[in-house]
Amino acid sequence: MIQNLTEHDREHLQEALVKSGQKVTPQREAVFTVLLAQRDHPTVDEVFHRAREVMPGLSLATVYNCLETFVGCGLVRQVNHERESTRYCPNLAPHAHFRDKETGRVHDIELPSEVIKSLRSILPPGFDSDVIEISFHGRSQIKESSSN
Amino acid sequence: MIQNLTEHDREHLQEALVKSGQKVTPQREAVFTVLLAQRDHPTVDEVFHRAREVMPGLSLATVYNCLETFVGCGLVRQVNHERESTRYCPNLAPHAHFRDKETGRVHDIELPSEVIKSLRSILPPGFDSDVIEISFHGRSQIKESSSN
DNA sequence: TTGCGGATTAGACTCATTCTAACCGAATGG
DNA sequence: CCATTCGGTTAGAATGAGTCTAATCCGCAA
Repeated sequence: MIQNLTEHDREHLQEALVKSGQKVTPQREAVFTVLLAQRDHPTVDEVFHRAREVMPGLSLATVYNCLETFVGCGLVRQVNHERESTRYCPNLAPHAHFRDKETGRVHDIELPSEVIKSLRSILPPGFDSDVIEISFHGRSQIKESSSN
Repeated sequence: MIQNLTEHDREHLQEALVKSGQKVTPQREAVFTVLLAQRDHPTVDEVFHRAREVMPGLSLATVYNCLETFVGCGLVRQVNHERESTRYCPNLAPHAHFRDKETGRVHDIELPSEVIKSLRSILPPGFDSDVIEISFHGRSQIKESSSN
């Protein structure tokens, strides 16, 4: 279930927020806790329902706000697949995503730096990219949901 | 402007449609023509307005239908960036997309097969992918719109 | 204690996309 | 020939993720 943040995670949250001039609030802690508790790339709606169990008054708008804030200060990444609802991912290491056709589940795929380099090298001169998104789409036999 | 399809392109359209049990219609020809005339990854709405100039009665729903049909029979690709409206691309060669932060314009980036191979190789056993999407996000000095 | 500013909230709104139900027109077959 | 069928087209309604708005809340500083 949803336990509290570890001291370490709480500091991580606090540092990132303060560094970009924002406050730690109970709502932000709750949302961040939900993200760390189950690393299954939840949608906003899923985060909303999970966080509500622990903070019943929480509103959907606030969940949108919190997640946007976290993206803004680099705490989490957005994951988009086709036009489905946006999912959120607290894994900060560079990685690709694999979306299972059958279950809809999203898995993180480690991305070695030499692969990133070879990708960057295919850009013709005049192109300068700071974000590269890579997503695979297919089938997998892996069924575990990679909770924390 | 929008000229007619070449004999070659018309055959390409006809073959793909017939092969998947569907008909060539004036609307489909118009939409396909628009896609080939200006390869700037238009949105549905842009396709709609361009096609209307040549076929005023055309409806938006039909444009959606045509594009979906084309995707289904492998004539065009969908391009999604974040949650912006879907764009369409008649370039069938494997390629990545580069989205210019400033202009919003999308450029095709050639994708050498060894890069594809190295990407496929980072998938752990148990993962089998048929589609890989790669998109860069950044700035470019290239201003031409790569029309046909 | 008052006032300020950021955060939160409910609900209205937007807008891309999908759905629905009616209609059209070419091909089929009686 | 005419009726039927069936894929395609159409306008407009419905959906739903996400955004906006205006009111309220709350901690802190004057």
